[in-house]
Amino acid sequence: MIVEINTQDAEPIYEQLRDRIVLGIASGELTPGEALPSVRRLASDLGINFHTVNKSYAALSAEGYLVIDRRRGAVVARPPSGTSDARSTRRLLLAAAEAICRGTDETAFLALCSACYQKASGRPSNQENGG
Amino acid sequence: MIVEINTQDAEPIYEQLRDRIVLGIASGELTPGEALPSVRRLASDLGINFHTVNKSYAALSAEGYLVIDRRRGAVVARPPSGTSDARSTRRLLLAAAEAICRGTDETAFLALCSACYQKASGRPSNQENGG
Amino acid sequence: MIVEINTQDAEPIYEQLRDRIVLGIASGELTPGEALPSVRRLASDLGINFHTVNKSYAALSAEGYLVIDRRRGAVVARPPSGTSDARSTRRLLLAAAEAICRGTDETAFLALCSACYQKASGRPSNQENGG
Amino acid sequence: MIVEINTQDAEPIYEQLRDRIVLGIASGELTPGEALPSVRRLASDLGINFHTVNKSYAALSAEGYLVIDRRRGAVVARPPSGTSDARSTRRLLLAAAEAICRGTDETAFLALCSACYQKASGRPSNQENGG
DNA sequence: GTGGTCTAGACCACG
DNA sequence: GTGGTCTAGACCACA
Repeated sequence: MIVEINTQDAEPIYEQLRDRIVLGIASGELTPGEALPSVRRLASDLGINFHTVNKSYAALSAEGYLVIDRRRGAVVARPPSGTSDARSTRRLLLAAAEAICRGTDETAFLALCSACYQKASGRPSNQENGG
Repeated sequence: MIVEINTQDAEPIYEQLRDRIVLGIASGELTPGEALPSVRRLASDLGINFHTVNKSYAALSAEGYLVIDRRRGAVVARPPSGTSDARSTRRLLLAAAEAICRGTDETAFLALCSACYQKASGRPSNQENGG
Repeated sequence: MIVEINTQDAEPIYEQLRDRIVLGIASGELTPGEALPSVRRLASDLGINFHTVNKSYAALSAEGYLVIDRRRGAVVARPPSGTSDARSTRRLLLAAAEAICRGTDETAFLALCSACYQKASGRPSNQENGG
Repeated sequence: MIVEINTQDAEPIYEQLRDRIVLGIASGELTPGEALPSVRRLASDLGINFHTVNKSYAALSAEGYLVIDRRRGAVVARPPSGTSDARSTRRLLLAAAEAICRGTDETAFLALCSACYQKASGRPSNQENGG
Protein backbone atom coordinates (compact mmCIF):
# COMPACT_ATOMS: atom_id res chain seq x y z
CA MET A 1 0.00 0.00 0.00
CA ILE A 2 1.35 3.37 -0.99
CA VAL A 3 1.24 6.01 1.71
CA GLU A 4 1.90 9.62 0.89
CA ILE A 5 2.49 12.08 3.69
CA ASN A 6 2.37 15.83 3.19
CA THR A 7 4.08 17.66 6.02
CA GLN A 8 2.87 20.98 4.60
CA ASP A 9 -0.77 20.05 4.91
CA ALA A 10 -2.98 21.57 7.58
CA GLU A 11 -4.05 18.06 8.58
CA PRO A 12 -1.75 16.50 11.18
CA ILE A 13 0.51 13.76 9.90
CA TYR A 14 -0.88 11.18 12.31
CA GLU A 15 -4.37 11.85 10.98
CA GLN A 16 -3.25 11.65 7.38
CA LEU A 17 -1.79 8.25 8.17
CA ARG A 18 -4.87 7.20 10.13
CA ASP A 19 -7.09 8.22 7.21
CA ARG A 20 -4.89 6.41 4.71
CA ILE A 21 -5.12 3.20 6.69
CA VAL A 22 -8.91 3.49 6.90
CA LEU A 23 -9.00 3.96 3.13
CA GLY A 24 -6.72 0.95 2.78
CA ILE A 25 -9.04 -1.22 4.82
CA ALA A 26 -12.10 -0.02 2.90
CA SER A 27 -10.48 -0.70 -0.47
CA GLY A 28 -9.28 -4.14 0.54
CA GLU A 29 -5.60 -3.25 0.29
CA LEU A 30 -5.49 -4.18 3.95
CA THR A 31 -7.42 -7.25 5.01
CA PRO A 32 -8.67 -8.21 8.48
CA GLY A 33 -6.05 -10.25 10.28
CA GLU A 34 -3.23 -8.69 8.34
CA ALA A 35 -0.35 -7.29 10.39
CA LEU A 36 0.80 -3.74 9.78
CA PRO A 37 4.48 -2.79 9.74
CA SER A 38 5.99 -2.04 13.11
CA VAL A 39 5.82 1.51 14.32
CA ARG A 40 9.55 2.04 13.86
CA ARG A 41 9.63 0.38 10.47
CA LEU A 42 6.77 2.39 9.03
CA ALA A 43 8.13 5.59 10.54
CA SER A 44 11.45 4.92 8.91
CA ASP A 45 9.84 4.17 5.54
CA LEU A 46 7.79 7.35 5.64
CA GLY A 47 10.58 9.48 7.04
CA ILE A 48 8.55 10.57 10.04
CA ASN A 49 8.86 10.27 13.80
CA PHE A 50 7.83 6.91 15.22
CA HIS A 51 5.80 8.64 17.91
CA THR A 52 3.62 9.95 15.11
CA VAL A 53 2.99 6.49 13.71
CA ASN A 54 2.31 5.28 17.21
CA LYS A 55 -0.35 7.93 17.62
CA SER A 56 -2.06 6.85 14.39
CA TYR A 57 -2.09 3.21 15.49
CA ALA A 58 -3.43 4.17 18.90
CA ALA A 59 -6.23 6.22 17.35
CA LEU A 60 -7.17 3.40 14.98
CA SER A 61 -7.07 0.97 17.84
CA ALA A 62 -9.40 3.16 19.90
CA GLU A 63 -11.79 3.31 16.95
CA GLY A 64 -11.71 -0.46 16.50
CA TYR A 65 -9.95 -0.51 13.14
CA LEU A 66 -6.88 -2.17 14.60
CA VAL A 67 -6.10 -4.40 17.51
CA ILE A 68 -2.71 -4.17 19.12
CA ASP A 69 -1.37 -7.66 19.57
CA ARG A 70 1.55 -7.95 21.93
CA ARG A 71 3.30 -10.45 19.69
CA ARG A 72 2.19 -9.52 16.17
CA GLY A 73 1.97 -5.75 16.65
CA ALA A 74 -0.89 -3.88 14.97
CA VAL A 75 -3.36 -6.16 13.24
CA VAL A 76 -6.26 -5.10 11.05
CA ALA A 77 -9.63 -5.70 12.71
CA ARG A 78 -13.12 -5.09 11.45
CA PRO A 79 -15.33 -2.78 13.48
CA PRO A 80 -18.75 -4.23 14.37
CA SER A 81 -21.18 -3.87 11.49
CA GLY A 82 -23.98 -1.40 11.69
CA THR A 83 -22.21 0.91 14.10
CA SER A 84 -22.71 4.50 13.18
CA ASP A 85 -20.06 7.08 13.80
CA ALA A 86 -21.14 10.53 14.95
CA ARG A 87 -18.02 12.14 13.61
CA SER A 88 -18.49 10.53 10.24
CA THR A 89 -22.10 11.67 10.01
CA ARG A 90 -21.09 15.17 11.02
CA ARG A 91 -18.52 15.18 8.23
CA LEU A 92 -21.22 14.13 5.80
CA LEU A 93 -23.62 16.80 7.01
CA LEU A 94 -21.00 19.49 6.57
CA ALA A 95 -20.03 18.21 3.12
CA ALA A 96 -23.70 18.40 2.15
CA ALA A 97 -24.01 21.94 3.50
CA GLU A 98 -20.97 23.07 1.56
CA ALA A 99 -22.33 21.47 -1.59
CA ILE A 100 -25.64 23.27 -1.10
CA CYS A 101 -23.83 26.58 -0.67
CA ARG A 102 -22.09 25.95 -3.97
CA GLY A 103 -25.45 25.42 -5.60
CA THR A 104 -25.14 21.66 -6.03
CA ASP A 105 -28.53 19.94 -6.22
CA GLU A 106 -29.26 16.68 -4.46
CA THR A 107 -28.91 14.52 -7.56
CA ALA A 108 -25.44 15.89 -8.27
CA PHE A 109 -24.48 15.53 -4.63
CA LEU A 110 -25.56 11.91 -4.51
CA ALA A 111 -23.68 11.25 -7.73
CA LEU A 112 -20.58 12.62 -6.06
CA CYS A 113 -21.24 10.48 -2.97
CA SER A 114 -21.63 7.43 -5.15
CA ALA A 115 -18.37 8.16 -6.94
CA CYS A 116 -16.61 8.51 -3.59
CA TYR A 117 -18.07 5.23 -2.41
CA GLN A 118 -16.87 3.47 -5.56
CA LYS A 119 -13.45 5.00 -5.23
CA ALA A 120 -13.15 4.16 -1.54
CA SER A 121 -14.23 0.59 -2.18
CA GLY A 122 -11.37 0.14 -4.62
CA ARG A 123 -13.61 -0.03 -7.67
CA PRO A 124 -13.00 3.38 -9.18
CA SER A 125 -15.50 4.52 -11.81
CA ASN A 126 -14.46 5.47 -15.33
CA GLN A 127 -14.06 9.13 -14.48
CA GLU A 128 -11.35 8.24 -12.02
CA ASN A 129 -8.83 7.19 -14.63
CA GLY A 130 -7.09 10.55 -14.52
CA GLY A 131 -6.94 10.96 -10.79
CA MET B 1 -29.96 31.24 14.45
CA ILE B 2 -28.95 29.17 17.45
CA VAL B 3 -25.24 28.59 17.89
CA GLU B 4 -23.92 26.11 20.38
CA ILE B 5 -20.25 26.07 21.21
CA ASN B 6 -18.56 23.23 23.00
CA THR B 7 -15.34 24.43 24.56
CA GLN B 8 -14.52 20.86 25.62
CA ASP B 9 -14.49 19.62 22.06
CA ALA B 10 -11.24 18.81 20.31
CA GLU B 11 -12.42 20.87 17.36
CA PRO B 12 -11.34 24.48 17.74
CA ILE B 13 -14.08 26.92 18.68
CA TYR B 14 -13.50 29.07 15.62
CA GLU B 15 -14.03 26.02 13.40
CA GLN B 16 -17.17 24.97 15.22
CA LEU B 17 -18.52 28.45 14.62
CA ARG B 18 -17.35 28.45 11.02
CA ASP B 19 -19.11 25.12 10.42
CA ARG B 20 -22.27 26.33 12.13
CA ILE B 21 -22.42 29.38 9.88
CA VAL B 22 -21.93 27.26 6.77
CA LEU B 23 -24.79 25.05 7.94
CA GLY B 24 -26.85 28.17 8.56
CA ILE B 25 -26.26 29.43 5.03
CA ALA B 26 -27.08 26.04 3.54
CA SER B 27 -30.32 25.74 5.50
CA GLY B 28 -31.47 29.22 4.62
CA GLU B 29 -31.33 30.46 8.22
CA LEU B 30 -28.80 32.94 6.88
CA THR B 31 -29.57 34.51 3.53
CA PRO B 32 -27.17 36.18 1.10
CA GLY B 33 -26.93 39.87 1.81
CA GLU B 34 -27.80 39.43 5.45
CA ALA B 35 -25.45 41.01 7.96
CA LEU B 36 -24.06 38.88 10.77
CA PRO B 37 -23.64 40.18 14.31
CA SER B 38 -20.47 42.13 14.96
CA VAL B 39 -17.53 40.08 16.18
CA ARG B 40 -17.71 41.65 19.62
CA ARG B 41 -21.42 41.22 19.89
CA LEU B 42 -21.43 37.59 18.86
CA ALA B 43 -18.44 36.87 21.06
CA SER B 44 -20.27 38.37 23.99
CA ASP B 45 -23.40 36.35 23.22
CA LEU B 46 -21.43 33.12 22.96
CA GLY B 47 -19.24 33.85 25.95
CA ILE B 48 -16.02 33.64 23.97
CA ASN B 49 -13.32 36.07 22.99
CA PHE B 50 -13.94 38.37 20.04
CA HIS B 51 -10.65 37.34 18.43
CA THR B 52 -12.01 33.83 18.15
CA VAL B 53 -15.13 35.03 16.35
CA ASN B 54 -12.94 37.21 14.20
CA LYS B 55 -10.94 34.18 13.14
CA SER B 56 -14.11 32.36 12.08
CA TYR B 57 -15.26 35.35 10.06
CA ALA B 58 -11.83 35.71 8.44
CA ALA B 59 -11.82 32.03 7.46
CA LEU B 60 -15.32 32.25 6.01
CA SER B 61 -14.35 35.39 4.18
CA ALA B 62 -11.32 33.68 2.65
CA GLU B 63 -13.55 30.80 1.57
CA GLY B 64 -16.06 33.16 -0.02
CA TYR B 65 -18.94 32.51 2.35
CA LEU B 66 -18.81 36.03 3.77
CA VAL B 67 -17.60 39.40 2.65
CA ILE B 68 -16.38 41.92 5.17
CA ASP B 69 -18.07 45.18 4.27
CA ARG B 70 -16.59 48.32 5.77
CA ARG B 71 -19.94 49.74 6.59
CA ARG B 72 -22.10 46.73 7.34
CA GLY B 73 -19.63 44.38 8.94
CA ALA B 74 -19.76 40.70 7.94
CA VAL B 75 -22.31 40.01 5.22
CA VAL B 76 -23.40 36.62 3.88
CA ALA B 77 -22.20 36.02 0.33
CA ARG B 78 -22.71 33.10 -1.97
CA PRO B 79 -19.64 31.33 -3.31
CA PRO B 80 -19.50 30.99 -7.09
CA SER B 81 -21.75 28.14 -8.16
CA GLY B 82 -20.30 25.03 -9.65
CA THR B 83 -16.95 25.31 -7.91
CA SER B 84 -15.74 22.18 -6.21
CA ASP B 85 -13.88 21.97 -2.97
CA ALA B 86 -11.06 19.48 -2.60
CA ARG B 87 -11.36 19.44 1.18
CA SER B 88 -15.05 18.72 0.96
CA THR B 89 -14.53 15.84 -1.47
CA ARG B 90 -11.80 14.43 0.74
CA ARG B 91 -14.22 14.49 3.67
CA LEU B 92 -16.75 12.63 1.57
CA LEU B 93 -14.24 10.02 0.47
CA LEU B 94 -13.27 9.35 4.05
CA ALA B 95 -16.88 9.14 5.20
CA ALA B 96 -17.47 6.57 2.46
CA ALA B 97 -14.43 4.55 3.53
CA GLU B 98 -15.57 4.53 7.13
CA ALA B 99 -19.03 3.42 6.09
CA ILE B 100 -17.54 0.60 4.04
CA CYS B 101 -15.47 -0.52 7.02
CA ARG B 102 -18.66 -0.68 9.07
CA GLY B 103 -20.17 -2.93 6.41
CA THR B 104 -22.56 -0.34 5.02
CA ASP B 105 -23.50 -1.07 1.42
CA GLU B 106 -23.76 1.63 -1.23
CA THR B 107 -27.53 1.90 -1.07
CA ALA B 108 -27.52 2.47 2.66
CA PHE B 109 -24.66 4.95 2.35
CA LEU B 110 -26.49 6.95 -0.29
CA ALA B 111 -29.60 6.96 1.87
CA LEU B 112 -27.53 8.44 4.67
CA CYS B 113 -26.08 11.02 2.27
CA SER B 114 -29.55 11.93 1.11
CA ALA B 115 -30.74 12.34 4.70
CA CYS B 116 -27.79 14.61 5.42
CA TYR B 117 -28.54 16.67 2.34
CA GLN B 118 -32.15 17.06 3.39
CA LYS B 119 -31.17 17.99 6.89
CA ALA B 120 -28.53 20.47 5.76
CA SER B 121 -30.94 22.06 3.34
CA GLY B 122 -33.36 22.76 6.18
CA ARG B 123 -35.91 20.22 4.99
CA PRO B 124 -35.26 17.39 7.42
CA SER B 125 -36.72 14.02 6.49
CA ASN B 126 -39.07 12.24 8.88
CA GLN B 127 -36.36 10.20 10.50
CA GLU B 128 -34.43 13.34 11.30
CA ASN B 129 -37.16 15.17 13.17
CA GLY B 130 -35.84 14.12 16.50
CA GLY B 131 -32.18 14.89 15.85
CA MET C 1 -15.51 61.44 -14.06
CA ILE C 2 -16.83 58.11 -12.93
CA VAL C 3 -15.93 57.08 -9.40
CA GLU C 4 -16.55 53.57 -8.20
CA ILE C 5 -16.31 52.78 -4.52
CA ASN C 6 -16.07 49.26 -3.16
CA THR C 7 -16.95 49.13 0.51
CA GLN C 8 -15.91 45.47 0.63
CA ASP C 9 -12.37 46.21 -0.40
CA ALA C 10 -9.50 46.05 2.07
CA GLU C 11 -8.44 49.53 0.96
CA PRO C 12 -10.16 52.27 2.95
CA ILE C 13 -12.84 54.21 1.09
CA TYR C 14 -11.08 57.53 1.54
CA GLU C 15 -7.96 56.10 -0.07
CA GLN C 16 -9.90 54.60 -2.95
CA LEU C 17 -11.35 58.04 -3.59
CA ARG C 18 -7.96 59.71 -3.16
CA ASP C 19 -6.42 57.29 -5.66
CA ARG C 20 -9.25 57.80 -8.13
CA ILE C 21 -8.77 61.55 -8.06
CA VAL C 22 -5.02 61.17 -8.64
CA LEU C 23 -5.79 58.94 -11.60
CA GLY C 24 -8.28 61.54 -12.83
CA ILE C 25 -5.67 64.28 -12.69
CA ALA C 26 -3.09 62.10 -14.44
CA SER C 27 -5.48 61.18 -17.24
CA GLY C 28 -6.63 64.75 -17.78
CA GLU C 29 -10.19 64.07 -16.69
CA LEU C 30 -9.52 66.65 -14.03
CA THR C 31 -7.58 69.73 -15.07
CA PRO C 32 -5.62 72.17 -12.90
CA GLY C 33 -7.86 74.98 -11.73
CA GLU C 34 -10.97 72.85 -11.95
CA ALA C 35 -13.18 72.78 -8.86
CA LEU C 36 -14.22 69.43 -7.41
CA PRO C 37 -17.72 68.80 -6.13
CA SER C 38 -18.40 69.88 -2.57
CA VAL C 39 -17.73 67.35 0.14
CA ARG C 40 -21.41 66.87 0.87
CA ARG C 41 -22.39 66.69 -2.77
CA LEU C 42 -19.82 64.07 -3.68
CA ALA C 43 -20.58 62.08 -0.54
CA SER C 44 -24.23 62.06 -1.47
CA ASP C 45 -23.48 61.02 -5.06
CA LEU C 46 -21.26 58.16 -3.90
CA GLY C 47 -23.52 57.15 -1.04
CA ILE C 48 -20.79 57.51 1.55
CA ASN C 49 -20.22 59.60 4.64
CA PHE C 50 -19.11 63.17 3.99
CA HIS C 51 -16.41 62.84 6.62
CA THR C 52 -14.86 60.23 4.36
CA VAL C 53 -14.80 62.55 1.36
CA ASN C 54 -13.39 65.24 3.57
CA LYS C 55 -10.55 62.97 4.58
CA SER C 56 -9.71 62.25 0.93
CA TYR C 57 -9.65 65.95 0.09
CA ALA C 58 -7.50 66.70 3.12
CA ALA C 59 -5.01 63.99 2.16
CA LEU C 60 -4.82 65.24 -1.43
CA SER C 61 -4.40 68.76 -0.18
CA ALA C 62 -1.54 67.70 2.08
CA GLU C 63 0.12 65.99 -0.89
CA GLY C 64 -0.29 69.07 -3.09
CA TYR C 65 -2.79 67.60 -5.52
CA LEU C 66 -5.53 69.95 -4.40
CA VAL C 67 -5.75 73.35 -2.83
CA ILE C 68 -8.65 74.12 -0.56
CA ASP C 69 -10.07 77.47 -1.56
CA ARG C 70 -12.37 79.04 0.98
CA ARG C 71 -14.76 80.21 -1.71
CA ARG C 72 -14.46 77.64 -4.47
CA GLY C 73 -13.90 74.58 -2.30
CA ALA C 74 -11.38 71.97 -3.48
CA VAL C 75 -9.52 72.97 -6.62
CA VAL C 76 -7.14 70.82 -8.65
CA ALA C 77 -3.52 71.93 -8.33
CA ARG C 78 -0.40 70.60 -9.93
CA PRO C 79 2.38 69.46 -7.62
CA PRO C 80 5.80 70.95 -8.39
CA SER C 81 7.53 69.08 -11.20
CA GLY C 82 10.43 66.82 -10.50
CA THR C 83 9.42 66.09 -6.93
CA SER C 84 9.87 62.45 -6.09
CA ASP C 85 7.61 60.67 -3.70
CA ALA C 86 9.13 58.15 -1.32
CA ARG C 87 5.88 56.27 -0.93
CA SER C 88 5.46 56.02 -4.68
CA THR C 89 8.98 54.70 -5.16
CA ARG C 90 8.46 52.20 -2.38
CA ARG C 91 5.30 50.98 -4.13
CA LEU C 92 7.29 50.58 -7.31
CA LEU C 93 10.05 48.68 -5.56
CA LEU C 94 7.58 46.29 -4.04
CA ALA C 95 5.76 45.78 -7.34
CA ALA C 96 9.11 44.95 -8.93
CA ALA C 97 9.93 42.48 -6.15
CA GLU C 98 6.59 40.73 -6.54
CA ALA C 99 7.08 40.54 -10.29
CA ILE C 100 10.53 39.01 -9.78
CA CYS C 101 9.07 36.42 -7.40
CA ARG C 102 6.57 35.50 -10.11
CA GLY C 103 9.42 34.97 -12.51
CA THR C 104 8.80 38.07 -14.60
CA ASP C 105 11.94 39.28 -16.37
CA GLU C 106 12.88 42.94 -16.63
CA THR C 107 11.65 43.34 -20.20
CA ALA C 108 8.21 42.03 -19.35
CA PHE C 109 8.10 44.14 -16.21
CA LEU C 110 8.97 47.31 -18.11
CA ALA C 111 6.34 46.44 -20.72
CA LEU C 112 3.81 46.24 -17.91
CA CYS C 113 5.04 49.54 -16.48
CA SER C 114 4.73 51.14 -19.88
CA ALA C 115 1.19 49.84 -20.29
CA CYS C 116 0.29 51.25 -16.89
CA TYR C 117 1.79 54.60 -17.81
CA GLN C 118 -0.22 54.69 -21.01
CA LYS C 119 -3.39 53.72 -19.22
CA ALA C 120 -2.87 56.25 -16.42
CA SER C 121 -2.17 58.97 -18.94
CA GLY C 122 -5.56 58.39 -20.56
CA ARG C 123 -4.09 56.94 -23.73
CA PRO C 124 -4.79 53.25 -23.23
CA SER C 125 -2.87 50.91 -25.51
CA ASN C 126 -4.56 48.43 -27.82
CA GLN C 127 -4.44 45.64 -25.30
CA GLU C 128 -6.59 47.68 -22.98
CA ASN C 129 -9.72 47.46 -25.14
CA GLY C 130 -11.12 44.63 -23.10
CA GLY C 131 -10.40 46.03 -19.68
CA MET D 1 18.84 39.27 6.19
CA ILE D 2 18.43 42.57 7.98
CA VAL D 3 14.89 43.51 8.92
CA GLU D 4 14.04 46.96 10.14
CA ILE D 5 10.67 47.61 11.67
CA ASN D 6 9.27 51.06 12.22
CA THR D 7 6.59 50.96 14.86
CA GLN D 8 5.82 54.64 14.26
CA ASP D 9 4.89 54.00 10.65
CA ALA D 10 1.28 54.08 9.53
CA GLU D 11 1.87 50.78 7.75
CA PRO D 12 1.12 47.87 10.07
CA ILE D 13 4.13 46.03 11.39
CA TYR D 14 3.00 42.72 9.97
CA GLU D 15 2.80 44.29 6.51
CA GLN D 16 6.20 45.88 6.81
CA LEU D 17 7.59 42.47 7.66
CA ARG D 18 5.62 40.81 4.89
CA ASP D 19 6.99 43.31 2.38
CA ARG D 20 10.52 42.88 3.66
CA ILE D 21 10.34 39.14 3.19
CA VAL D 22 9.00 39.52 -0.35
CA LEU D 23 11.92 41.84 -1.09
CA GLY D 24 14.26 39.29 0.47
CA ILE D 25 12.95 36.53 -1.77
CA ALA D 26 13.18 38.72 -4.86
CA SER D 27 16.75 39.74 -4.10
CA GLY D 28 17.89 36.21 -3.43
CA GLU D 29 18.67 36.86 0.23
CA LEU D 30 16.06 34.20 0.88
CA THR D 31 16.12 31.18 -1.37
CA PRO D 32 13.32 28.70 -2.08
CA GLY D 33 13.49 25.81 0.36
CA GLU D 34 15.16 27.91 3.02
CA ALA D 35 13.54 27.86 6.46
CA LEU D 36 12.71 31.15 8.11
CA PRO D 37 13.21 31.76 11.83
CA SER D 38 10.40 30.54 14.06
CA VAL D 39 7.72 33.10 14.81
CA ARG D 40 8.80 33.36 18.42
CA ARG D 41 12.44 33.66 17.57
CA LEU D 42 11.97 36.34 14.95
CA ALA D 43 9.53 38.20 17.17
CA SER D 44 12.09 38.19 19.93
CA ASP D 45 14.83 39.41 17.59
CA LEU D 46 12.66 42.23 16.28
CA GLY D 47 11.28 43.15 19.67
CA ILE D 48 7.69 42.57 18.64
CA ASN D 49 4.97 40.14 19.60
CA PHE D 50 5.03 36.68 18.07
CA HIS D 51 1.40 37.01 16.99
CA THR D 52 2.44 39.85 14.73
CA VAL D 53 5.11 37.75 13.06
CA ASN D 54 2.61 34.94 12.80
CA LYS D 55 0.24 37.20 10.92
CA SER D 56 2.96 38.08 8.41
CA TYR D 57 3.79 34.42 7.88
CA ALA D 58 0.12 33.55 7.47
CA ALA D 59 -0.35 36.30 4.88
CA LEU D 60 2.73 35.20 2.95
CA SER D 61 1.54 31.61 3.14
CA ALA D 62 -1.85 32.58 1.72
CA GLU D 63 -0.11 34.43 -1.10
CA GLY D 64 2.09 31.45 -1.88
CA TYR D 65 5.40 32.98 -0.86
CA LEU D 66 5.81 30.59 2.05
CA VAL D 67 4.60 27.19 3.01
CA ILE D 68 4.14 26.24 6.62
CA ASP D 69 5.78 22.87 7.03
CA ARG D 70 4.88 20.91 10.15
CA ARG D 71 8.42 19.89 10.74
CA ARG D 72 10.51 22.74 9.44
CA GLY D 73 8.31 25.74 10.24
CA ALA D 74 8.00 28.46 7.60
CA VAL D 75 9.80 27.60 4.37
CA VAL D 76 10.33 29.86 1.38
CA ALA D 77 8.32 28.76 -1.63
CA ARG D 78 8.09 30.19 -5.08
CA PRO D 79 4.70 31.27 -6.34
CA PRO D 80 3.69 29.74 -9.68
CA SER D 81 5.42 31.58 -12.50
CA GLY D 82 3.44 33.67 -14.90
CA THR D 83 0.63 34.46 -12.53
CA SER D 84 -0.35 38.09 -12.33
CA ASP D 85 -1.40 39.94 -9.24
CA ALA D 86 -4.21 42.51 -9.47
CA ARG D 87 -3.03 44.31 -6.37
CA SER D 88 0.46 44.61 -7.75
CA THR D 89 -0.79 46.00 -11.07
CA ARG D 90 -2.99 48.47 -9.24
CA ARG D 91 0.04 49.67 -7.31
CA LEU D 92 1.89 50.12 -10.57
CA LEU D 93 -0.95 52.05 -12.16
CA LEU D 94 -1.11 54.41 -9.24
CA ALA D 95 2.64 54.92 -9.22
CA ALA D 96 2.43 55.82 -12.90
CA ALA D 97 -0.40 58.29 -12.27
CA GLU D 98 1.53 59.96 -9.49
CA ALA D 99 4.59 60.22 -11.72
CA ILE D 100 2.50 61.80 -14.47
CA CYS D 101 1.11 64.33 -12.00
CA ARG D 102 4.69 65.26 -11.11
CA GLY D 103 5.39 65.87 -14.78
CA THR D 104 7.53 62.78 -15.26
CA ASP D 105 7.57 61.61 -18.87
CA GLU D 106 7.38 57.96 -19.85
CA THR D 107 11.08 57.58 -20.48
CA ALA D 108 11.98 58.88 -17.05
CA PHE D 109 9.27 56.74 -15.47
CA LEU D 110 10.55 53.61 -17.15
CA ALA D 111 14.08 54.47 -16.05
CA LEU D 112 12.81 54.63 -12.49
CA CYS D 113 11.00 51.31 -12.94
CA SER D 114 14.15 49.75 -14.29
CA ALA D 115 16.16 51.05 -11.34
CA CYS D 116 13.60 49.60 -8.95
CA TYR D 117 13.74 46.26 -10.73
CA GLN D 118 17.51 46.21 -10.49
CA LYS D 119 17.43 47.14 -6.85
CA ALA D 120 14.74 44.59 -6.00
CA SER D 121 16.66 41.88 -7.84
CA GLY D 122 19.69 42.49 -5.66
CA ARG D 123 21.73 44.00 -8.48
CA PRO D 124 21.47 47.70 -7.68
CA SER D 125 22.44 50.12 -10.44
CA ASN D 126 25.17 52.70 -9.85
CA GLN D 127 22.77 55.41 -8.80
CA GLU D 128 21.30 53.15 -6.17
CA ASN D 129 24.51 52.26 -4.38
CA GLY D 130 23.99 54.94 -1.81
CA GLY D 131 20.36 54.14 -1.04
C1' DG E 1 10.76 23.34 20.57
C1' DT E 2 7.44 24.33 17.00
C1' DG E 3 3.07 26.38 15.61
C1' DG E 4 -2.03 26.64 16.95
C1' DT E 5 -5.58 28.22 19.90
C1' DC E 6 -7.67 31.04 23.19
C1' DT E 7 -8.12 34.72 26.35
C1' DA E 8 -7.77 39.63 27.83
C1' DG E 9 -7.31 44.22 27.24
C1' DA E 10 -5.55 48.51 24.93
C1' DC E 11 -5.38 51.72 21.17
C1' DC E 12 -6.40 53.21 16.60
C1' DA E 13 -8.54 53.68 11.84
C1' DC E 14 -12.66 53.99 9.68
C1' DG E 15 -17.21 55.67 8.55
C1' DG F 1 -19.74 51.62 17.12
C1' DT F 2 -17.28 48.81 13.81
C1' DG F 3 -13.28 46.08 12.59
C1' DG F 4 -8.00 46.18 12.65
C1' DT F 5 -3.76 45.99 15.08
C1' DC F 6 -0.77 44.95 18.71
C1' DT F 7 0.60 43.24 23.06
C1' DA F 8 0.89 39.67 26.73
C1' DG F 9 0.60 35.41 28.52
C1' DA F 10 -1.38 30.67 29.02
C1' DC F 11 -2.21 26.05 27.44
C1' DC F 12 -2.19 22.50 24.07
C1' DA F 13 -1.20 19.66 19.78
C1' DC F 14 2.32 18.08 17.11
C1' DA F 15 6.66 15.94 15.75
